[in-house]
Amino acid sequence: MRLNKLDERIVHALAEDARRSFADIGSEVGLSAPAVKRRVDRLRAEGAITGFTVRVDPAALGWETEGFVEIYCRHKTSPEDIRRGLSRYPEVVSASTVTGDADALVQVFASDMRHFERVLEQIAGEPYVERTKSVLVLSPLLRRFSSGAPG
Amino acid sequence: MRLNKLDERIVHALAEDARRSFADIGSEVGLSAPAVKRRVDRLRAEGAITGFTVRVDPAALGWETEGFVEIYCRHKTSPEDIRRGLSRYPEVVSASTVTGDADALVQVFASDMRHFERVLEQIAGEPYVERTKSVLVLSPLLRRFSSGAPG
DNA sequence: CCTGAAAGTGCGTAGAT
DNA sequence: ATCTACGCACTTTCAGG
Repeated sequence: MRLNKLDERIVHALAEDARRSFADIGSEVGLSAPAVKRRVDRLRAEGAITGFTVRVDPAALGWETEGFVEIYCRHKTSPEDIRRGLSRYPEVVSASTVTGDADALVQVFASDMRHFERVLEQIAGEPYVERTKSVLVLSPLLRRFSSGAPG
Repeated sequence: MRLNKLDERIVHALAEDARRSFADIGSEVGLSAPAVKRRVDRLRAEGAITGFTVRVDPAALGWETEGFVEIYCRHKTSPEDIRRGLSRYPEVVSASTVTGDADALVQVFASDMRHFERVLEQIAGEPYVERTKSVLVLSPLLRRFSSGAPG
């Protein structure tokens, strides 16, 4: 699954504005509208593009408090166990297993500090969780990226 | 900047698939197509919706290596200084100032370990950076969210 | 290139303040 | 009485074949 320069430029254009017309993107990268469409279709079929979504201001949706939680797990906890456990929290927007002392790094959005604390306590109370360590986001500096699947 | 239930449902529908037609969304939430469009326009004008973007599989774009870098800054470094400095790296996809020992937490995507190491060294060499501490992502468990502005 | 569908716009109306 | 949001009808633009 390789992407050439043209594909990258198309993806880049869509990343900035997924509502731009194929013709518009085509005029930028030097292709006709149908040519762009065919490439986008191919990228979707290959899984390089997994969907289209909206960029949202968390505060406008009432998610005023953001933080990262490191999770230290008990022995014999599989990544799948962690994923299943965390997926039940709508406040968890991303999670990955990581190198280093902690087992997983989890990004959490909450409506306020009280809400964040409650989520943190719930996560810390999960059977597979030994302990947690968290930092709060003071101010977001950059957000550029969107990846993965909904759910 | 208030969002009612209807707005939330529209945003949720767009978050799952930003390419759905207004008529389609309208039939789900009980509005006509123009009514949905006007709400989306209003949400964009208010800044609740900051744009439309594409969901991408990092690996398909050649970003096989992901990591989080904690940055410890020299005194008298403003968040804006950090933002400006980091925005020059295409590999940096998100960055926030945080509580705790570190000053900022930065998410980095690189093509491979060599690339990641090079970026890490470059960031560590920035004048405002005292030292860094990084963890590598082993496997992504969840990705749900998209926010913020292109940059 | 051609057709159908969707976006976008003007207007009249109804309900809320 | 005014403001806001709706639906309908219409034109323009785009998607998809």
